[in-house]
This record gives sequence, structure tokens and C-alpha cells, in this order.
Amino acid sequence: MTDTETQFLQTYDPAEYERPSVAVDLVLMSVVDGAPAVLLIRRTEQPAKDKWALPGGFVDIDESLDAAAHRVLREKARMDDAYVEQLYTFGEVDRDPRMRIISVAYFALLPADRYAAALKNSSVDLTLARVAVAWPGETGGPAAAIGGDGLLPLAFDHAEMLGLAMLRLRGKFDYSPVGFALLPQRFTLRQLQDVHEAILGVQLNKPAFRRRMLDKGWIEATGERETGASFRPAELYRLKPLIQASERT
Amino acid sequence: MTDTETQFLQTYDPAEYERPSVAVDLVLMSVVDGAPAVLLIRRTEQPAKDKWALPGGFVDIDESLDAAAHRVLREKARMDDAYVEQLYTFGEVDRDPRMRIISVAYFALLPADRYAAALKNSSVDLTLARVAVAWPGETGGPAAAIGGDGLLPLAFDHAEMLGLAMLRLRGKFDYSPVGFALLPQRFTLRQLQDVHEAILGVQLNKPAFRRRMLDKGWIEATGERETGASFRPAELYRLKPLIQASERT
DNA sequence: TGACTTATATGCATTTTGCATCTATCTAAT
DNA sequence: ATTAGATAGATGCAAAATGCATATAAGTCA
Repeated sequence: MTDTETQFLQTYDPAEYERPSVAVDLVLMSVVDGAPAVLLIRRTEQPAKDKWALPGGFVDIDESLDAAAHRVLREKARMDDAYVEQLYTFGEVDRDPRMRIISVAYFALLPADRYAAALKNSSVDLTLARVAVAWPGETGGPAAAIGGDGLLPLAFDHAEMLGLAMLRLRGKFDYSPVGFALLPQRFTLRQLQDVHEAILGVQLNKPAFRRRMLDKGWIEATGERETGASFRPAELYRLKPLIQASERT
Repeated sequence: MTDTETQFLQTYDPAEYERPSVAVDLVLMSVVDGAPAVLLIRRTEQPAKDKWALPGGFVDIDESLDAAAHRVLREKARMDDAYVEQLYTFGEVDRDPRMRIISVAYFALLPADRYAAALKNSSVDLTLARVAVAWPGETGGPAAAIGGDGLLPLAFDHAEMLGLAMLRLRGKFDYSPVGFALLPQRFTLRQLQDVHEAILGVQLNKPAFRRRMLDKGWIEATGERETGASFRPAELYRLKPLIQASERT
């Protein structure tokens, strides 16, 4: 920092504006039984008591947004090492009845089996709810969460966040390798197709899908095969370790 | 609001967390002479004095993020009615030396001729700088601004914002009608192609481009023709007034 | 051994894309 | 009036991508 910048800081009044609170909310998604799923927490306090909410928390004053998202992932969802990406920032004045809270929504992706531990050991009421979107293709709009007992009412503007996460995911799925975050390290082409069909909400043609995926050059065969199936086992693939910028198409 | 929610609010302490300031910054873009351009303001105060910055401002406590973006567009850039879309939220702790400022970046698009009035009548040092990206295709990274005197140094993390705006624009250009915001209401197919080439940074094939644009069904011929050209005048097209959800492909 | 089930491969028609080239229509110069 | 020059707009065709039916391969299980 230059001398003049230091001098400036001594005369600057940081209390000039009344400030909003800033929070992060996590749309922590997976694919379970061929359907998109999201992690929700039952609220035990007002406001929106007994409604279901995305895991979230306030951003500390000395913590970056990304760091806050990872902290919430760790503390509220009891997970780490997910694929995490910033989604959108929600800033309507009345979105929270308590006070002005601006929320930076992130979405995170993990394979379904990684949720098991968190769901079991949690002291709070966690659930992995099925996600239903009422709109086709790339239209957009809010999304609904379906639990064992039917529709789960969502707190605040979290239905919008969920819908936007689905939309973003659908948009990125075909041209970006983001979908592999929903699969284990070794996966079959059928599993990959199931994940795509779940997120996109359409049936895909098998030979065409297989051709496209292999042509993209993102994955490679391991030579190993699936076990436990009562029919011909599929080959296991893995994501290629590095995608060099120079190889991009 | 329910009674229990009201009761809750009376006992809630909103001063629990130290809060960051929240600002919006606008990446206000256009295409000038076949190249992407961005509106910049020369900073006259510390910090980053004499560097060039995106127009921005703090978000009022009773103002939504979108409203703040439109206010900045009006007050700082002296414009209204632009296409405005939220881009990304920048929240590194040290991104501003004064204090913790979280900035919600927006990008806005306007045809080049709409900048003329703002540039002339402004009391502050505004410029419409050419944007240069050092990365090909969809790689991403910061972008540079080039003025009449060469490279313009950008304040804070505004080079990242500019780069991200270019990346988002490139990604959306082909599947969304966002590009029409950079053109006047009536435009020729050649103008449309020029805008696409400027943003994407590649040369496009004329018949293929024309076919794709007409097939998308976004535009319609007006029957009118260009005037002033010293050669065969091109037909003027316009964006179709409404895109019904049911017509979406 | 053969029925069953799913993986993987192949062949082919259809659609999309890239590209060269041809024709149309304007202005301006002669 | 005619022609050169320039760009708009159309057309034809090869190459590539896609959708889809079908054939073959490789396991389990009765």
C-alpha cells in the first residue's frame, strides 16, 4: 500500500452506511435413485419454524465468501471436499423477516453415498429430499422438495435458490465436467447416463450418449469391471487426472 | 407473519455479527468498432487513486441488489433501461484496503450509440475502453482495458470482474438472445454477426450464422432496408416482441 | 446348457454445420 | 446509360454430429 493510501485510511469513516448482514446458503445436491436430491435442515427456531431450509450461516468479518461456504459445509452438513461453486446472490429487502440479510447461494455436489454419515450422526433434523421442477428444459423457476411424507415446505426464498441451482446445473452439465462430482471415482457409463438423465429430466439415447462422452476425452477406461451384478458387468471409467488448457476444444 | 414470528423478533439481537459493507459494481459493456468495450471511471480519491474502476456504489439498507445496480446505472453512468444481469459476488477479505467490502458484480449491455450522451455530459472522467482478453474460448481469467493511451490500470479486483463478464457473455451468447441488447431495435444480420464475432473473439461463417439465427426464431424481417450504404442495403430485422414459454425448443 | 439381462458395437438415415460459390441490388464513376 | 465495385442474400454439397434400430458379447442363474 502506498503512503497516500495509508493516509487516506486514517480519515475514512467506515460507519457511513448502515450495513446488511451477509450469509451463505448451500444447495447441497446429489442424485439418489435416479432423481436429483438436496440436503435440507428442519428449522427449530423462528422465523420459518418447522419449515425446511438449506444449510447456511453468516459470513464472518474476516472470512471470504468461499471460506464461509466451506465452513458451513463442514459445520452444518458435516462434510468436506465437495465440489462447490457460487450460484447467485439473493438480496431482496424482505427476504428474511428478522432483518436485512443478503445471502450468497452456493451449490455443492457430492455422490449419494457421501451423505450417509452426515445423515446418521447429525444431531439436527437433516433430510435428503427429492427435488422436483415444474418447468421443462431451460425455462427456470422455483423448485419443490419432496420427502417421505410428501412436499416439504421451504423456508425464505430457498425454493428459488433450489430452482436456480437446478437450472445452472442443467446448463453446465453438457459442456462442463461438473457432473462427475456426483459419481464415485470409478463409475460405469450407465451410472454417468443415469446422473445426466436425473439432472436434465429427460431420457437420453444410449449409443449417442456413450459416443459423446468418450469423444469429449474427459474419461478413460480403467480395465476394471463392475462387481455384484447378475449380468454382464460394465467397464469402470475414471475422470482423466488433468485437463490441460491447451487440450481444450 | 405469524404471532410466534413477531414474538421471536422482539428477542432477536441483530448486532450479533460484525457486518461487512455491501456494494454493487457494474460491468457496463458494448461493442464499438468490432471490439468489446467497457465503461470505466477514473478514480480521483484514494484508494487506487488515478486507476480506472467500474461504476459502483454501496447498497442501501432498504434497497434490493437489483435496485442498487439500477441506481448506480442511473447515477454513475447516467443511463437507464439497459439489459442488466447479476454476474458474481466478490468477497475476498482484502479486496478493498479500506474495509471489508463485498461486491455484487452486475453486467449491463447497451448499444454503442447510447453511451454518447453519458460520455459527453459527465462531470467525472468517464471512458469507454476496449476490452482485451488473453485467453481463448471458454478458458477464463482476468481481462485488460485499453484506452487511447494504451493499457488502463484497473482498480481493486475489477480486472477479474471484467474477465468474468466476458466469459459469461461468451457462454450465453449462443443459446440466449442476450446479444440483441447490444444492437439498436432494428439491425442487419451483418451487425448481429459483427457483435457475435466481437464478443466471441472468432470469425464466423456468414451463411451458417445467418441460417442459425433465422432458425432460432428470435428475429423477424421488418421489410425495411438499411439506408446510407454505398452498396446493396441489407434488410432490417427486429427481435420478435414475445417469446412464449410454449414455443421454446 | 440355455434363458435372461445388460454391456458394447455397428450400420444407417437424418440433421446440422462449414464452406465455396453464385446471384441480386445498391452507389458511384465514366 | 453503362459498367465497375461492393456487399447482401441464396444455393449446393461434403463432412460431421445425432438419433435410433439392431446385432453381438459377457456375465448370472435355473
